[in-house]
Amino acid sequence: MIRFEEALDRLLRLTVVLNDDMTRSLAREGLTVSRTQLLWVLRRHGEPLTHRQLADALDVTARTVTGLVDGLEADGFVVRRPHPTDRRAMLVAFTERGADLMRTMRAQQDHFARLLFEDMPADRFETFVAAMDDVLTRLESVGVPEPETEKP
Amino acid sequence: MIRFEEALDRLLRLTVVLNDDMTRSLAREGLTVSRTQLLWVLRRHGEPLTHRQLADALDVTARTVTGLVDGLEADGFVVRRPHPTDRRAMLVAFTERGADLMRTMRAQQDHFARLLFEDMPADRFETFVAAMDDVLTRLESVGVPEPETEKP
DNA sequence: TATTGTTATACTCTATAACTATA
DNA sequence: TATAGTTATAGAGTATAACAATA
Repeated sequence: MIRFEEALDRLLRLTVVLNDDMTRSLAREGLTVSRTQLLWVLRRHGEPLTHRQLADALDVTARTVTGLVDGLEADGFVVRRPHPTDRRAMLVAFTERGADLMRTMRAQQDHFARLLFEDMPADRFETFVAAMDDVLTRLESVGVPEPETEKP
Repeated sequence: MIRFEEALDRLLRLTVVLNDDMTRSLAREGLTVSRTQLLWVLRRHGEPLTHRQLADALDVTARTVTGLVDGLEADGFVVRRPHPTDRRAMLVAFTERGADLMRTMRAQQDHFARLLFEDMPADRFETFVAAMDDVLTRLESVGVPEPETEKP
């Protein structure tokens, strides 16, 4: 009988490995995790978005969004433009390069997912996914808040 | 049939949720994730350790270790003392408070693990753990380096 | 000459607070 | 008065590089 602490240990180890790998992969494209999360929000919610909408979706302050957009704009992934009706607000949208990057990342993620799971027996795979859902549900019911799903 | 990308999505979501929760929990004790990882290394490898050993285990530079130990020492979790034979080196060891913290954290983790898994059917739990091992193995065989297991 | 740890410097991410422009 | 976004400031974590002391 495998004990619960060992399962948690594996889960945390998986967390660390995946996070480190993501950080390294993104660094090769000149990106950070935080900046990439902003790009994902932009894709998920549909562009353009204001700084305020980005700050709410990312659960960070307006100041942080300013910094992230500064970096992404300097690297040519997004552009700022004035809001057509609210002259206080800024809209953020993809550049061509940013849109290309999103397509590339999507393809890479699909490839990575196949790499991880395609050799797993089908019944094990199904149970694994169901168990992850169990854990996510359990976490929520225990009061661990789930973020707004700003993932690939 | 659940598709691979959805499985990866769940895995990454789990990663984010667990990481955010850990960050919040540690913040309540006045700790950060990085400083806590140093404490885990100290427990795992056995104290005392030199800065160099800590840097290698954490895969960060010596400069970073200096900063982390500065913070942990200021908060009273560890102490620095001279190496008995190598007068260039510093040894880092737990204080009483640091050792207490480690014991408390271990208990909290056991409790958290039970909370997550104790209601899961036994066969699903076993399959889940086996599948995580599969994924970890797969990651390694694909060239994603696993860190030195500096986990709780 | 090589290693240990520090100081110096810089960049990213994050926060709070003060401020400007606009609603 | 309230909101959107900026600047100012600060702290954590990270890196590289220069340096001192010691091996």
